[in-house]
Amino acid sequence: MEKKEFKAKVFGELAGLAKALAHPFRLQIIDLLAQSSRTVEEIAAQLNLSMANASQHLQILKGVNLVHVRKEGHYAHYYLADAKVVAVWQSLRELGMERLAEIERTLNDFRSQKHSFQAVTIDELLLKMEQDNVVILDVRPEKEFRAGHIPGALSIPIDQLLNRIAGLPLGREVVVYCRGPFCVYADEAVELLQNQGVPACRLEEGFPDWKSRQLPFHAIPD
Amino acid sequence: MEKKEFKAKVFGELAGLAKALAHPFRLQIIDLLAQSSRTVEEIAAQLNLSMANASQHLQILKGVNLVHVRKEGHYAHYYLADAKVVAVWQSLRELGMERLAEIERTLNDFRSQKHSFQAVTIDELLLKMEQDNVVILDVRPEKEFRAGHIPGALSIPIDQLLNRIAGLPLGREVVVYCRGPFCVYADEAVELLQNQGVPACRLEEGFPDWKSRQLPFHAIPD
DNA sequence: AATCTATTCAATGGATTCATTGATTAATTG
DNA sequence: CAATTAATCAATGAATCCATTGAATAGATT
Repeated sequence: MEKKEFKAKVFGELAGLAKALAHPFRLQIIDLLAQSSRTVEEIAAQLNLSMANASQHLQILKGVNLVHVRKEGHYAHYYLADAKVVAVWQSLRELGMERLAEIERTLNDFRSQKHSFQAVTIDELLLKMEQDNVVILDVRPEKEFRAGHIPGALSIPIDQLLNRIAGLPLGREVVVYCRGPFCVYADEAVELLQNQGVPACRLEEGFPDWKSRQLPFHAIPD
Repeated sequence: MEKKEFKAKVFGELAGLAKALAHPFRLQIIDLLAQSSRTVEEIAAQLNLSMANASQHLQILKGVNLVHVRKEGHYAHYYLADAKVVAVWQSLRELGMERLAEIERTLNDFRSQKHSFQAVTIDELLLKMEQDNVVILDVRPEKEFRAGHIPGALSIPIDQLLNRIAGLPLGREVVVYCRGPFCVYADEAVELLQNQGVPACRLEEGFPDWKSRQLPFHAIPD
């Protein structure tokens, strides 16, 4: 094989991979699948897409082996092919947060509006956990909590939080987490808790970040 | 700001970043700039592009802040904006090598043709270095060696190797490295050395990988 | 068998990306 | 100041990407 042909082939394949990532909806799909598997219908609903459109984007991701399908009944459950997919998504995210001023600005605007500017990092949370003076709150949907969560975390999906706020243990600081830095659940939860007089802050990252750092996690099988 | 608007903005920006990576030439440019800065002309020559085309691709990378320019005389020296750019490129590369069978096949085909199938990883090289029974050979162009290299490595650019082979220290195994897993210099060097009766193998990764693992390195200022 | 439902397929036009070409800019040299 | 050189700009058509639409498939239910 020719040297030139070799390079063209390898870099061409990798560019194809990058192309599969190069669409807002497909990045959102990856962000969702990093939590737990989902049907086409669920994805379409979450992202406000038509089924056909969601299906097409999933085909593209499948075409470069980033996701797999498991067919059950007449549902197609899509899931990420590999933890490395999350790794790429994370490093792209970090690069973006560092290099694109626009992202940081948008993030700050949104957070200040939700009154949850001060976020805690995973490292800071780990310290607090050692001292055992923190309540960890997972506000993602139950299915995602069951698929994996921070050990000891309480599961209260965001849409039940207002009703179940009384059940929270008192006297300890509350740290809320959700899907990741671009997920708004935690921000909404912090806003709600603070309005009710409960001191709270959000975790900067989300569960997939916890998991990919090889920290221990719990999962609840069906 | 609306929740939907927020997501659209953030994921849109990140998709734009991915789009900038989604072209074979632009990935090659990043791979090159990970070694050392370069002028437009040098990049165009390396990749066999017209100046105008090379310039356009660089504009795209500059547009999303992945590269910066330093103008000197009438040369424009382009360089990577940040070590995180290399990190994304590396994780994309790894994902590709794991998920795209086509890449692994191409790699194996090429290497077996060059008789350099057995490659050594950085971890393995570190072990050999501890035991001090290895000659490390950097076959990249001198400028890249000066910009940074593995401590103790010998610099013999690939096009001088045949003439200078006699000057190599005897009795120790030779490990050759170059720009990265998709760079062919090391393969060509191994083929050449083996043909001359010198036992040699290549380092799987390249210098940027060594550097981004926070291992110590030497640089020679101008 | 007929119906229903989740998903995929196929075709369509509008938008974007790409390489090429030739012109233009801006710094350096004669 | 004219000429040279590295780089960028602007315009062009070809190719590709994308969302929408309506039809097709295939598993489950009646």
